[in-house]
Amino acid sequence: MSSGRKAKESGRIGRWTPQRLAILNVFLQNACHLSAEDVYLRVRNNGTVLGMATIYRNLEFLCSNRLLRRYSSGNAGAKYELNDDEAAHHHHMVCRICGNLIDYSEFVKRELSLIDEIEKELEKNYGFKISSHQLEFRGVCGDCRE
Amino acid sequence: MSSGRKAKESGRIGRWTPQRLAILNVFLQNACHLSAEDVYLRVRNNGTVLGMATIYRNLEFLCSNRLLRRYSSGNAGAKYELNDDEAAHHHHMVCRICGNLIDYSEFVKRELSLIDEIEKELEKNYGFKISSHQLEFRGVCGDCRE
DNA sequence: TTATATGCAAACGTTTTGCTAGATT
DNA sequence: AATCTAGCAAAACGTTTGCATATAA
Repeated sequence: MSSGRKAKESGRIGRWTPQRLAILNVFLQNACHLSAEDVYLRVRNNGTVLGMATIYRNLEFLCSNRLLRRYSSGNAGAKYELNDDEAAHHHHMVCRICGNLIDYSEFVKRELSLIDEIEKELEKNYGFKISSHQLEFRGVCGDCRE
Repeated sequence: MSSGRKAKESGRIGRWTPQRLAILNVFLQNACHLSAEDVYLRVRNNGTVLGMATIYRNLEFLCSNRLLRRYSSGNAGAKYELNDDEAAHHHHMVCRICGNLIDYSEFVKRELSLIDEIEKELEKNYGFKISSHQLEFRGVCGDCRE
C-alpha cells in the first residue's frame, strides 16, 4: 500500500540543501559561463562554506535536472550556465589568447532555423536523437589584437 | 650576413623526426577523431616506439602548423583530425551514451554560408578576429536507443 | 526515520613540464 | 656544431569516488 499522502510535487528532484541553493543562486545572480572553481569562490564569498566535491556533485545534479547547462569551452575545464530559455538562445565566441568568452545573439533566429532543420534531417538519416547543439567561434578578441 | 645558402623551403616548421612523421602518418591513413591515446597506440602498432609526452608535444606542434585540428568533444579528452580542406567541411554529432562520434556533411554548404556571414558580422560588431568555428550536435545514437 | 547530501582525502585520467641524452639539419 | 626533439618520470590540472558523518523531508 502507498503512504498516507502523495507528496504534491516536492521531493521529486532531490533535497534543497543550503549548499545546493547557494550554488543555484550564484547562477541566478550571475547567469554566465562559470567554471566549477568560479562557482566555488562565489558561493564562499556569499557566506556558505562547502567543498569542491559538493560543487561538482551539485553542478551535475542541476544539469541532469535541466536547471543548468554544461559545455566545454575549448581547452580548459567545463563551464556552466543557466538553462532558461534566454540562455538557450545565444552562442559563444572564445578568445584563444585570453580565454575570454563573449555571448552573442544577433543571428540566433537564423541559426536556430537552420539548426532545427539540420537536426530533423540528421535524426532521419542517422537514427540519432538529438538533444542539444553547440555553435562556437574561436579567434582573437579586440583587446588581444593590440 | 646570411648563411651560405638559403635552405629552399625546409626547416621552417621544425624537424621531421621519425616520431613526428609516424604521428602524422596515422592521420593520413586514418583521418578521423583520434585521441592522444589512440594516436599513441596506432603509432606503436606501426612499429615506432615513443612516449606520451612526444605524442602531446607533436599533436600541439602539428596543430600550430595547421596540419591537424584539435577539438574538445564533450567530457572526455581532446580529439584531433587532419586539417585539410575535406576535413574542414564537416561537422560532428556525439552520442552522450557511448561517446561515439559521427561526421556528417549533408548541410555543409548551407551551414558554411550562414557561418561565413555570421563571422563577418561578429568581426564587425565585436572586433573579434575569428579563425575557426565548431558546430556540434549531442544526443543519443541509434545503437544506444535500444 | 531514513534516504539523500556533505566533507574530506585519496584516486583518477589527461595533459604539461623539467631535465638529460639523443638526433636533425 | 648548434639547435631542436625524445624520453622518462614527476607534477599539475580538473574531476570523480569511497566512506563516515550530518541533515532534509
